[in-house]
Amino acid sequence: MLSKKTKYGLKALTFLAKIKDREPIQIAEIAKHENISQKFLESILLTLRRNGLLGSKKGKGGGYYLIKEPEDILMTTVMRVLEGPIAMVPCVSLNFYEKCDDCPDEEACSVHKLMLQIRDNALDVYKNNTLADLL
Amino acid sequence: MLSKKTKYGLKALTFLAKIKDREPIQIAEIAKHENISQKFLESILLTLRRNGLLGSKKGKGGGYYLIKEPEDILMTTVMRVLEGPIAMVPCVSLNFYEKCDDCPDEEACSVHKLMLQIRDNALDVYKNNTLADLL
DNA sequence: TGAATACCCTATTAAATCGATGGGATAATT
DNA sequence: AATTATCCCATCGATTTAATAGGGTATTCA
Repeated sequence: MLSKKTKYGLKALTFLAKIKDREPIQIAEIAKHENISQKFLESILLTLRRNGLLGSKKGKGGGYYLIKEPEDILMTTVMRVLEGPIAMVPCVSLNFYEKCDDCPDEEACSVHKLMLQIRDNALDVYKNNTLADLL
Repeated sequence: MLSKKTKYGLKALTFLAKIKDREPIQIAEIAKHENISQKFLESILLTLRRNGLLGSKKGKGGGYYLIKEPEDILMTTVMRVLEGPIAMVPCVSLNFYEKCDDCPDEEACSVHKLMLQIRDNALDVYKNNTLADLL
């Protein structure tokens, strides 16, 4: 299942992508427009900013804004930041690889074989979609 | 993330697929060979049996065995039985469809658009793999 | 026929994760 | 200085997951 964190994060990003001149938008406005708990959205936007996807401005007239053009924001990046590993099993993960402690031979493992294909296909989709493609 | 239930279930199925003459294999033997908690595996094999993927025989010399040929067991079936919906969001699920209560327009939703592609690609993989392909 | 074997079922638990919330500190405008 | 809005910490309830325990029931074989 896709977490609400990722879902909300994607919605917020697409909302911000539609704003002209990259004018800062307040959390409250995004939350209201997308039906998201404001406090929860707050923490999501924060992690997006910490990972270089958003910029922020404090004080009056402040808010969040896109830091890059939607065409330059890959879904692989967004998904890894919000949802974590793209692979369903650590032993087929490119960025978060981890060996299974119960599995003696990775090459012979049927789960490994299947999940490798799933990862490759998911990766293809995320690589071929930028934020601009979702508008 | 792939649940251990699914992971163990897949391993058990591939183990049973290698048994000649579909001779019944005891839970304890599968658990030991695949490093799985026996009691946990017990419940997994039970659901596989209830969903027509395995047969069982009680009493001495009993155990579990494949009920169909590995070539005839699609991964779509296995995944739906063990892991549940293939889609990451209910609003793009074929077998478990559900409307998002926070999303006014499904067609305009960016999450929907992206997750639809992910589902299609995953489905393609699962459709093109039988249990025999994992051996 | 009876005892051993092995499936079948329910309930419980510990740990982890998720979604959400509250309170207050910090920074930037006016 | 006062207002405004981001920033950050800490917690909380609900749910799910993985595993365990214990006993019931059906089947087989001697």
